[in-house]
Amino acid sequence: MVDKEKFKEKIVLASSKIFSRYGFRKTTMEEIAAALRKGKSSIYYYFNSKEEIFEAVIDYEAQVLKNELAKVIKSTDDPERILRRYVKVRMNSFEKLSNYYNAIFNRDLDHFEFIEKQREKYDRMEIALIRYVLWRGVRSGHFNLKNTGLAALAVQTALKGIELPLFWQKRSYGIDARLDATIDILFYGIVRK
Amino acid sequence: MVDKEKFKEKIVLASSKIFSRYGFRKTTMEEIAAALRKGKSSIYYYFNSKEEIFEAVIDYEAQVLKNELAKVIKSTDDPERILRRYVKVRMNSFEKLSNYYNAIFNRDLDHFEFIEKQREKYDRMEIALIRYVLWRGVRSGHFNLKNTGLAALAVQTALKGIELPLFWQKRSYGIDARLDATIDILFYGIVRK
DNA sequence: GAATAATCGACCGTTTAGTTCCAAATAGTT
DNA sequence: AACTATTTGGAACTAAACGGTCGATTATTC
Repeated sequence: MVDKEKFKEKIVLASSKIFSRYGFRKTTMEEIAAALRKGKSSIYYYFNSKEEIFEAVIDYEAQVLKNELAKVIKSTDDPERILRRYVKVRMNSFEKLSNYYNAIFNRDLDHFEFIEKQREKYDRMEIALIRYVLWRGVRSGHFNLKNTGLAALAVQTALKGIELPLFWQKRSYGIDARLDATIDILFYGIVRK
Repeated sequence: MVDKEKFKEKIVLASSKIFSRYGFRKTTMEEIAAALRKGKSSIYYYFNSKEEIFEAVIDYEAQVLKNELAKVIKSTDDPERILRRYVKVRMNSFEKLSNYYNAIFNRDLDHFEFIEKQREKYDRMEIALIRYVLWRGVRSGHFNLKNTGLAALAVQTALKGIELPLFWQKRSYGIDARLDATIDILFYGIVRK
C-alpha cells in the first residue's frame, strides 16, 4: 500500500511524457502500460481510467509549476527583476509541463470538468502571486499602483496575451529577447519614474 | 491535370510534417485533410490510400537527402574533409527528414514492402557515394585502400553503427564534438600516415 | 498455506479512422 | 446557356483500435 502510491507516481511520470508528446487523445493505455513494462489491465489496478491518469498528470505538473514560481517569488531581489524572472520561469516551465499548458489553453479538452477547475485554480494562484510581488514593489517604492488586486489582474491578462502568440510560432532563438521587450512594454506603465 | 500534380506535392509537404510529428500510425487522414483545408474524402482524389501518401513522403524525403549528400560530394575540398562533412550532413538531414529516417531504421514499419525497397535503394546509393569519395581520396593520395568497393561497404557499416546509439539518446549539445571524435576513430585506420 | 496484493490475457461494446460512393459544386469548353 | 470534365465533401460502410471489465493466475506477506 506504500508501494502502491509509489507506483502511481511512476505511472504519472511516464504518462506525463507520453501525453506531452502525443496529447491526450493519441495516447493509448497500451502505450502507458508498455512504458512501465506492465500489461494494460494492470494499470487499472492503480487508476480507474485514462482520464484519471491525465488528471493526476495535470495535478503533478501544476505542483511543479507552482513550486518553481514560488521559488522565484521568495527571492530578495528587487521587485522589477523578480517580476521579470517570474515571467520567464512561467514561460519556460510551460514548455516543459506541456500537459498542464495544454489543459489550460487548449480548447480540445474543454469537455473535462476538472480542466475548468484547474484553470480557475491556476488563475487564482497566479493572481495571488503577482499581487504579492506588486505589493512588495509598491511598499519598496519601485511600483506605482493604487489597487494591487486590480493591477495583478491586469498584469495577468497582459501575460496571457503575450503568451499565446509566443507559443503558436516556432520556439526559436531570440525568444528571451522578445520576452524582455514585451515585459518592458508592460513595465514602463508600472515602474515609478 | 497540371494542377493535380501540384496539389499532390502540397499533400506530400503537409503530410511530411504531420507524419514526422506523430508517426504513420497516429496520423489520420482527417488531420492531413484538415491541414490542407479539404474534406477527408477529397484527398482520395489525389492518392489512393494513406500508405500511398506515406510512400510519396518517403520518396520525397529520400530525394532531398540525396541532393544534400550529392552537393557535399561535388565539393573540391580534400577527401578527408568531404567525408567528414558527408557524415554530418547525413546525420542532420536525418533529423529533419524523420519519416525517411524512421522508414529506414524503425522496425514498426517492417510490414510495408516499399520500405524494404527503400532501404536497399538507400544503401546502394550511399555505398556508391562513399565509394566515389574514397576513390578520389585514393587517387589523390589521401587514403590508403586496396579495394574501394569493399572499403565503402565497411565505412557504411561503421556509420550505421555510430548512428543508432547517437539517435537513441538525447540530441543534446556536444553532438558535433562526439561525431567528430567518432569519425576520427574511423579515419585513423584509413588516412595515410 | 491461507490471505492478500498485483499482474495479465481474453473479451466486450463503442468509437475511430481508412476507404468508398455519390451527389453536388465548380471550372472549362463550345 | 448548355454540356462536360474536374474537384469536392457529406454520408455510409467496415475493420481495427481502444478504453475498460473480469476472472483466473501468479507473487508476496504473515
